Parts: sequence; C-alpha cells; structure tokens
Amino acid sequence: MPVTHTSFEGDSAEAASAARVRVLLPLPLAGAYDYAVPPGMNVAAGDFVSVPLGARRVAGVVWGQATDEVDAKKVKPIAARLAAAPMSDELRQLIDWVAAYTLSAPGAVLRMAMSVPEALEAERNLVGYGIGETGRAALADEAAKLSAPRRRVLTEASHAPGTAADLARRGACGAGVVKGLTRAGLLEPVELPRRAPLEPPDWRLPGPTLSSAQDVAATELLAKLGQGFSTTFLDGVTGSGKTEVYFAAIGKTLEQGKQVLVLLPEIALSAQWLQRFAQRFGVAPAQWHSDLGHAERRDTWRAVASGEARLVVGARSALFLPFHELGLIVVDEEHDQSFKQEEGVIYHARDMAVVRASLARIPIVLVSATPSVETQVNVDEGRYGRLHLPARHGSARLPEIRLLDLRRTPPERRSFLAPPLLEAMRATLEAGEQTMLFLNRRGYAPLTLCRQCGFRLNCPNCTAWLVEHRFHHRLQCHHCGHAEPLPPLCPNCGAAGSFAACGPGVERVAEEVALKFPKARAAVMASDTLTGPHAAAEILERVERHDIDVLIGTQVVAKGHHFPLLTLVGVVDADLGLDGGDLRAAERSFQLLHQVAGRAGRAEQPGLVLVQTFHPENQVMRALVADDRDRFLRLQAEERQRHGNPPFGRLAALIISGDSEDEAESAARAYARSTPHLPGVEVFGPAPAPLQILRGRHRKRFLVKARRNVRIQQVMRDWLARVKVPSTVRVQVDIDPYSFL
DNA sequence: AGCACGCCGACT
DNA sequence: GTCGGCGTGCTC
Repeated sequence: MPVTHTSFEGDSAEAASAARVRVLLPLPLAGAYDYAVPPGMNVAAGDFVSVPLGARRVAGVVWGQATDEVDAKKVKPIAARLAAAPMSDELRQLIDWVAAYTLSAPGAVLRMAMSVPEALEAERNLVGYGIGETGRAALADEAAKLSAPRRRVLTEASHAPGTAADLARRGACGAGVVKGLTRAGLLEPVELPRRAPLEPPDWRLPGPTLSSAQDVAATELLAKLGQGFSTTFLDGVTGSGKTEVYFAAIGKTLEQGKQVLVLLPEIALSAQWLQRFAQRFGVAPAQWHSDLGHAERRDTWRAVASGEARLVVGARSALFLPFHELGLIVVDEEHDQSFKQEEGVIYHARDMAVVRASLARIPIVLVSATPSVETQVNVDEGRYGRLHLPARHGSARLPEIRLLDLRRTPPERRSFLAPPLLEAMRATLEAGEQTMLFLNRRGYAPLTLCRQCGFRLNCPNCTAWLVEHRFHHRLQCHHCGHAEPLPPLCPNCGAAGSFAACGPGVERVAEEVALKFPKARAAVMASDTLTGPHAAAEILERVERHDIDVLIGTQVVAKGHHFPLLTLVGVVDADLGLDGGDLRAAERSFQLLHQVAGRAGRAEQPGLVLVQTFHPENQVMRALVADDRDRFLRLQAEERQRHGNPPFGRLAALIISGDSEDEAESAARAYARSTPHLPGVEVFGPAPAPLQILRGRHRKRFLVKARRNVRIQQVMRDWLARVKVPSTVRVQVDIDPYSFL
C-alpha cells in the first residue's frame, strides 16, 4: 500500500489527501479539524497526537481520513504522535454515537475519554540509585575507609535500590551522603518503576458454594460470555445472592483474558462492595470515580489502556475508559438515578453502557432488586434476557411493612414522629435492638419564615428556599451551594427572634429523638454530615458495634448494610418524592422505600417497617405493603404507555437560560416561533422552569414528546438550527430527561 | 475550552 | 494619557 504519510487504506487514488487527517480535539467544537501529516510521520485512526491550535498545543485523536474541504492555508501539520496506545475503534464509535444521541459536540464527549491529558505522555520512571560494582567491593572490604552513614546507605542500597530521598531515609542520613556516594561511583543511577504494578484479580480462588438457583443463573450467564452482544437483567432482592452470580461471570471473563467494567452508583460509599470483591478475588479492584487524586487517575487510566488493569469498578464516567480487551460490563443498581449525568454532556451511563457493549460485541448485565420501568419493558419486549433469583432460604426475610396514616394518627404538635412509631421505637429500645429513621431531607428544616411578616428566607441565586443546617450553623441552598449565617433580624421587617422553622429535616428528627428518648444513643447520617467514605464507614461500624441505638439518615443509609440488631425502620415522610410532574416520581419512591425497608430484620426475626404517609391509598404505598413489585411495575408501564411516555414514546427537553428574565424570555419566544410542527411530535412550553432561577440564571423549558419511531434528535437539531439567539443565552438539550427542574 | 482582539472605567 | 475589565469570536 502506497502509504505516503498515513496508513489509511484505499488512499492510493488520492495521494494529496492521504497526507491529511481529521483530528478530534477534546473541546466543544462542532467537529474534527484537519491536520497535515508531516513527512516521515505515520499515523492511523485512533492514534493520539499533539497538534497546534491557535497559539497552543492540544492533544487529540486521529479520527479518520480528511476531505479536502478545508483551505490548505489553514491546515497545520501534526506536531507529534503520542506514545499512548491508540484509542480502539469501539471507543471511537461510542464517542460518535453518544455525541449524535445526546446532541453534544463530539469533542465534548471525547473530553470524557481524555480526562487525564498527562496519561498520554510516556510513562517516566523514577531516577533511583543502586549499588555498583565498586560500591559492592567497598562494602565488602573491611579495610575500606567508609564513614558510618556511607556504610549504612550502601548496605541499604545493596538490599534494594531506591530514590535519593528513600536511601537517605533508610540510611538515616542526609541526601548529601547519597549524592557523594554517587559522585564517587559507589552508587549508580538506575531506573525505578514509578509505582508498584497492579496485582491482577485471582479468578482461580474458590468462590462460595452457589445455591441451586444461583448456579442455574450463573451457568446461563457464563454461556453468554464470548458469544457476542447480549443484555441480561439479573433480578433478585437483597440477599438473593446476585453479586455472587455476576462474580462468577467476572471470574470467567478474567479467565478468558478479557477486561471487566463494573459500574456502580456513588462508589465512594460502597466500601462494602470493594471488600466483597477483595474477598472473592484476593485483591482490591482498580477504581474510577471523581474523588481520585491526580496521580491515581493518571495511573489508573494508563493501567486500563495498557491492559494492566483487568477489572475496573467505577462511577458513570468509567464508561469512557480506554479498555482494549473489554469482555463484560456489569451495571449494578441499574435503576439508580445517579447514572444519569445532568451537566455538560447529558447522558445515561446505563443506556450508554448497553451501547458500548453492543459496539464491543460483548455481554452486559444489568442488576437490580427494583428495576427501572425501562429495563422491565425491555425484558417484556424480549430485547433483554432475564435471570431471576428468588429470595434465598435462610436469608433475611422481608420485613412486615405497615402504613401509618398521618391523618388518623397525627404526630403531636411540633413533632414529626406519630405515636405508633414512637411506641414501636420504645419497644425496640427496650428489647435492646436498633431503629433506623429515614427522611430524605438534609438539614434541620426545609423552610425558615418570619412569624411577623411571613417573609421566607430564599436563595439569592435560585428560586428556592434556604435550608437551615444547625449542624453547620448555616442556611444553605441545596441547588447552588450558596450558604450564609442565619440573619439576626428578619431582612424584610426587621423583627428579632421571629424566625420559625417549617417542616422536618434529619437534624430536626434527631432533635425530637433526643427529646423523647434522652437515653438513646442517636446519630445522623446525611451526605453533608459525612466528611468522606471513612466517616460513613465509621458510623456504620458504630451501628454494627451497637454504639448507636437510633440511626437517622437520608438516602445514604438506604443502600446495603445489614445490621442484625436493626429491627425497626421508620419512614418519616414517605410522600416526599411523590409530587412534582416527574414521570418517574412513583417509581423512584418505590425503589427508595423498598431499599430502605430492606434494612429491617434478620433471618430469625423479621423486622418491622412503619411508613408515615398522608396517602395510604397511593399505588406506591399499596405496592410496598403488598410486596408486589411486579404488579407495580406493570401498572407504571401501562401508565407510561397510555400517555406515550418513555420507553413507549420519546422525550427531549430544551432548557434556555439567560442572565436576565428578559433575555431568557425573548430567547424562549424566538424558539416558540419556530416550534416544530411534525406528525407524531408535540411541543409543550415555553414554561418557566420549576427552578426558574438556578445559579443566577433565568430559565425556560420546552418539552418535546414524540412517537417512538420519530428521530427526535433530528427534530431537535433542525429546531436549534432555525433559531439564532445571542451568545449569552445558553441552550441545553436533554434527550430522555430524568429531571424536570 | 483557551486565547486574542476589542471597546469603556480607575490608576501611574 | 495607559492598564485592564470580560464580552465576542475563532481555532484546522
């Protein structure tokens, strides 16, 4: 093949363009840019390159053959080909796919796959010092004149080389001694690896004995490995042993020499999963999440690209890691909303994981005890397979769930726990057992108002109330992070001491518990009272040791963790998630409450769950009490079908925001004038967004609803192209919106 | 995303 | 008289 400067195929007929390639840059540009391949350089699609862009140099990826459309005068040569292993075809296809699906710039998607630019540079080893021939001779020669520090350092170096600082520390002397020894030729510079190599997970370790149901499921799952793309929903309640089933598939995939990706929500809080993995495979897995340090990120990215990391467990962004030999993807807690990224490139990691698996021609397993309606419908319609695990004999039985109708048994004034719940708590305490109170609301009170004039304390940047946090002595906005001290006087009427807290948050429930059960040891667990994963682990340990009688928490307490003495769960306000025009509100409530309820009880003694609600007749409450998930899902699916909602129809949101109400309003009018009128497409709006002002920006929303067979991306693209708005106006498209704020 | 170019307020 | 604010627009 006449490879002038590139190694693309079929370029013999266009020798001129053969020297030009498209390079995708990790920037939100409309498309890839063309660059000339300098003589002597050889590049292929997927190669990482460094290219000039304006005055700077940017790393990018060769995306393909260039056309000759761009003026030759503009085209600059590639500066260098980078050492990193080229990006796989599969990952490049995923990036294009996600960009097209979400209506994002391809470069913006690429940026997620190139989140650590330093990882592209060749791995540099550390300069260290080891003992040389002369040094060894000097050390062996008793008569040699060696100072005590020099002798200590040489002895240390003879055991193992190290960096200058390392040897000085081990020899208990200054760095000058190492320097001197090097100058004298007794120590010689050597290259040291920058970090210890990753231990691969050991799939040979014997797993636990599987129950017959687990064994059947595992066998079926194993049969799918290496057989191309398939999607399997692994269905089972907590304690049914789902994890062991997919661990079997992981072991087999590792044995076949393939890499594995496990996506988890909120990885920072799942120390328990890591522990389980380590128990099963002998080592901690490589991790990928937002609180990794810089060096750790770089090393992990490289280890994935080089194939050193055989398994990665990560949050949604791990989806864009540069695997080359991916053999299996697992999405645990597939229903969890945190898989939906709501900023920047707006995408759903579970759905895009299915796309990656399909492009890579590998199996993917979605795991949940309370599947999303989307997944359930995909199973019903035969697109996804299903493996079901019944609750295991001898495992925790489902607790008894009882509704407390707050209209019939209201709590006392200024109190939030109804008498039957207080009574159950008293009995639980007396029995020496533990209670968990669940309220999905951080802080002390969601609203603070002035009793004199009725003024409500609002966020200056958002259309939202400020939430009082007594723990931090502040008022906080839960949308933009604004925080301020509680003002001494009412900012509106100047009254002193007139503030009244309205409604409960976890801190206020804790106050009530302290008041009514002064002897009980209580603790609050919410995302803002925890300083990190360690803090969470510490509280859970205290619960385990029975240093805590009552644990009060937000949804961070809903996941995992079985405490044998935890026999009572109280849901303080089960109606919290029900309102709002969100089509997934009921589903989300069910998932959360089901998960919370699962915290109560143990094998010998099933627990009790008391659910405080004003709507005992609500579908969610009835499904909870009857423990009838499948019927609930069926009803939800039917309702979505009746209204043409996803997955039976398609939704897209258009969010317009500007610095002023006027700006947002006039931009919204411009879009309204060009609203698409197409068969099977309905447009709602413009409406002020429920959060009219968010982070100081005024917002308007359109909602587009289309029949399933409509290419909604094309509809949105055309609409956007018809309208011109000032550049200060931001226009975001959210395909398959989950949040309606 | 950077970075430069470009027109209006407080300083040497 | 300049230094510098960040609005606007481009980068193959």
